[in-house]
Amino acid sequence: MFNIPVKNTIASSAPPAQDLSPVERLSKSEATRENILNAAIGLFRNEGFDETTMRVVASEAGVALGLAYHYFPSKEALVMAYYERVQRQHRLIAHEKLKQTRSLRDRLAMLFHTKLDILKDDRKLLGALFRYTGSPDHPLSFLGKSTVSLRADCMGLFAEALQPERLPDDLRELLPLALWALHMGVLLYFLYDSSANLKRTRKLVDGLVQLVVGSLQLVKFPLLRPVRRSVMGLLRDAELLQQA
Amino acid sequence: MFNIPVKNTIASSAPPAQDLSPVERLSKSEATRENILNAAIGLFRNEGFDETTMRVVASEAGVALGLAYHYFPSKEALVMAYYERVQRQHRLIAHEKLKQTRSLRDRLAMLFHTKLDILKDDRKLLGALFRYTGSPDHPLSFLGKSTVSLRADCMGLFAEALQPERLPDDLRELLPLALWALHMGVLLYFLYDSSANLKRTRKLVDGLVQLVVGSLQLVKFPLLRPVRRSVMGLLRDAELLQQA
DNA sequence: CTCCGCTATTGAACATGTTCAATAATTTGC
DNA sequence: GCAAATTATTGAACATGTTCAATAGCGGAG
Repeated sequence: MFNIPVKNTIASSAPPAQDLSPVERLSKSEATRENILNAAIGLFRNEGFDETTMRVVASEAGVALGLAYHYFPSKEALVMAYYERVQRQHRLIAHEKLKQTRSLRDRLAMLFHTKLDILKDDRKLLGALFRYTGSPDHPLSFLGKSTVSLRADCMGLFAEALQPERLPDDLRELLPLALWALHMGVLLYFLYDSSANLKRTRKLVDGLVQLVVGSLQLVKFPLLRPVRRSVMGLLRDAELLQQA
Repeated sequence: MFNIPVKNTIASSAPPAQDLSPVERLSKSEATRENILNAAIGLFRNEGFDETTMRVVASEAGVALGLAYHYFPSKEALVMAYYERVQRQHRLIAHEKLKQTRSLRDRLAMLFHTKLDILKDDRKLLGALFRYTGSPDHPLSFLGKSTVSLRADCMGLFAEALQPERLPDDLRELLPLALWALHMGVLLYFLYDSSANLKRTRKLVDGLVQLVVGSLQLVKFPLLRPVRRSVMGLLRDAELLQQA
């Protein structure tokens, strides 16, 4: 008869949650969700993904185990939520900086480097994202159907960086995808890079960007149009690009 | 006092294991190992990797759960053992066929297609191999230290296919790595290919091989030597190629 | 032959991701 | 306001990968 849960007296007195708009009414639930996510990210970052148990995540967030699963369908879903944050943050930063950057080379380098800035201490988190690469139907496969919007987001940034350039249509369609793929490769390289301060990855990025911009001059050359056509055809047949 | 295990009377009478060479003395243990591996592969193939429990693998192999872990450090290790078989099989087949194939294009296409032939029904197995892509230190990461030999094996086949070609040294060093990477990409594509009989993957392979052989003519062009040099430098700095 | 040490083998115990039925809290319709 | 519906929250139960101490079998040294 004593275990009757007391309606939180002190805690709830701060924001009385009286008459809030529907949007803000969601925010209590949202807050719990954020709470759990933050606890998870911190633990993953410090202890590693596999080393962190869901029980510890829940207890760190001050909630019951089951509640974590109410908000996130799986442990990996926490990492995906983290990555969605990363992507949002990247878009905000990059979108701003794109306006201030003159040359294509600088814009591309900026896109890569800012992403690395965001991720630099979170190798342990990022690694878990690759876990479902080989499972096409898993909702967390970063190549699968359910993650189109994340890819589109990233490709959108590259498209934006290419916007001011004079480019044939086919390249304008192809390049965002190619750059997204390159960017995934860089992230993978980053995961395996043990040099201090990501020195190697940074250098690789600069080299790659240089190479891309340089090759672009070549590839734009009208004489190579037929080659581009056959590449585009190949990718369309493979459904890696939309049908024309 | 009644549970004394009886020394197998019937079973052991078949091969009396009398005087076998040390090599063949291993074979009893080897047989158990193969037994477990075969059971696992069959179950993975039919039921899927996640759907198959280690308990079922053990019982299908007629051994105790613990014994599976005596021979294989983890569930995924079973998949890696499977892939080692695949690689060995591929080498045997491909090595033979390489002798009979005249053009580079046919040799490359053969390498890709025979690999697909071996793997065609084993998507569910292959998918699990990608699970540790993002974990550099995991022994089963197919990009990690412990799997060099598997990669070297595959690259060796590509090197063999390139052997008869007239090629500048830098390309001879670069191409096996590049083709290995391409081949990993094709495997990934294959995992996501839902077309009947891998039609799409097959077509992609043919297109890619065509493209590779075509570009090779261009890239060999002495005028492009400096471009190649800068690419090689980039890859060496990134330690994706051995230091010169 | 007998003891010793090594390998093979067992199965119970453990850790942890996940599920789920039950309870509390809150919102909504009247 | 109150009842009903909806949502948030709990924690015990479950499933399964993994570990480990104990046992059995076997091959060789003496």
